Amino acid sequence: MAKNITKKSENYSQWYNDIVLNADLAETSAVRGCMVIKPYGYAIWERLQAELDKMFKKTGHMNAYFPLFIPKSFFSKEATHVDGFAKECAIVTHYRLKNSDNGIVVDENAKLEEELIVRPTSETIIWDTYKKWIQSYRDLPILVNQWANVVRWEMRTRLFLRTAEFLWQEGHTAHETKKEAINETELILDIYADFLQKFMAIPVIKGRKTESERFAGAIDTYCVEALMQDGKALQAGTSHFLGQNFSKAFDVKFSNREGKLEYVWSTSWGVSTRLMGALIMTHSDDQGLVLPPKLAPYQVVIVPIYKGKEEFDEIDSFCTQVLNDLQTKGIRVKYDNRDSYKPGWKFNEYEVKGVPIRLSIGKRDIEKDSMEVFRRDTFEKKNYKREKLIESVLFMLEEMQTNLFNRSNLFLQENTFEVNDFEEFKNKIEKGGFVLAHWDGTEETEREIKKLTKATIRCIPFSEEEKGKCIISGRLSERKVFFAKAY
RNA sequence: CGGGGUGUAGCGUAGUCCGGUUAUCGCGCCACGUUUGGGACGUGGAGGCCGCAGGUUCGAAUCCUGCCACCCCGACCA
Repeated sequence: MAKNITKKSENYSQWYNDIVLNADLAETSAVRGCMVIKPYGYAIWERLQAELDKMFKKTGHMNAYFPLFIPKSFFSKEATHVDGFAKECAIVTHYRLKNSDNGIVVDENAKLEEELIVRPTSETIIWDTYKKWIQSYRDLPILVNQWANVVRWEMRTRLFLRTAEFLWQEGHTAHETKKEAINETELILDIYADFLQKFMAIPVIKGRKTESERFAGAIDTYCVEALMQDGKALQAGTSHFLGQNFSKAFDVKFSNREGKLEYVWSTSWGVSTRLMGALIMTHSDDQGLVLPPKLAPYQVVIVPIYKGKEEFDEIDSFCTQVLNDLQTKGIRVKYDNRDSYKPGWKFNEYEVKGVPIRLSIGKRDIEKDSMEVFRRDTFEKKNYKREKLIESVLFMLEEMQTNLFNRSNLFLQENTFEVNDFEEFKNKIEKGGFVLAHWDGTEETEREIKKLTKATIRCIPFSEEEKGKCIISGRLSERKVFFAKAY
């Protein structure tokens, strides 16, 4: 079984690549650092998208679309923001090609007067636009999200986890007051945490980023962090309180209720195709991908087992009825009636692709009016009577969703450690997982710890203050923070 | 962007040091037949600018130079 997948214990990153390729999620493309997301992988992304989109809309957000290109001058208006992204921008300088003796070349006569930056994120173009939309407090809040692609010219890429081009959603909101903007930042963080836990079955820790890990241009960055099976942390989503940084940079003022001009308060927030990486590395095993039922493009696959055409016809009509019954209940089902592959081959195929439940139906089953039900997360096989099927499948899907969350939550708990001295800290970090420890709040200490252990501060939890001594400097610390080696 | 490694059919590879018939093998693919309850078997067949561009040589997958891509390890990042 799973003959093309490297064992997780042998080589974790090879295992990850093998899953992505064998489950048919994505592949590398002819363009350096960019991936092709294949139909099955994209179907999972669409599930993610659909659920998140619902959650955004339920909280009053609407989708819009802003341009891919950003004039270079816009980009340089917010100083910290430029610094953060300058090193990884793709730049459009010309708009025409021509034929020459060396084949097709850039037409030097078609140089753009102002270069265009391929968006690494859209704050600048959006704030330039919001300037036109906002005059009064009556125009606020603006609660906009966009689903888009962005480009960050990464040197070292990995499918889904870090690619030069990636898909994401970016929310950009404008508010009357600081309080309201902070509330929005928190609301979104809660949505992200909820989504990850309830739909993706990925437990997360919530917190604030330190200054050095903060988004370029933000006052405060909140994040949800997840723990992968190799003990490394992965930032799964971020929500930024931008204060008045962008409204000042783009001169976006509004008349407040007292008739005075004031700069707008804002937020931005996003999750990306990186979530696909989180999904894979949280649940999958040596047999392949494991999908939580709520995100599986197919929750159930039906595999017919037969000898010869006659037997097939009989089984086919039984399977089709089962298919219809399940679909009527809103279950996503695939009936694989291809004759070109044998049942064993199909079993393997759907295990690698992480389909939660497999039904196999043959002559024996029809005679007993039952079928074999296989569960991907536990590898359990059971026989169910047909009249019990729908009920059982619905129950099993629920149970799997819960089981996957509980399993990864247990892993998170078992790999989160509290330590009080640096020796123990090094020890735990070396083994992987989150380590809660006192930190004096300075950037020097943070850098020092990173240099010595490769661990970074993943987040400062929202917990109550609990004074103590920094594990490395011995200076006063207000609370323990989460450290980990990270993706 | 630094250090290391690898590019041979769709995929995985032998051959490369030490140049010399028609480039090896497995999987996959196509046709036909037998099969079908955990990755079927037989017979026949198709498929290669040996990563790309130059060079050395009577002769290059093999030697030299440059470039490109991918993988691993660092710095940077969602």
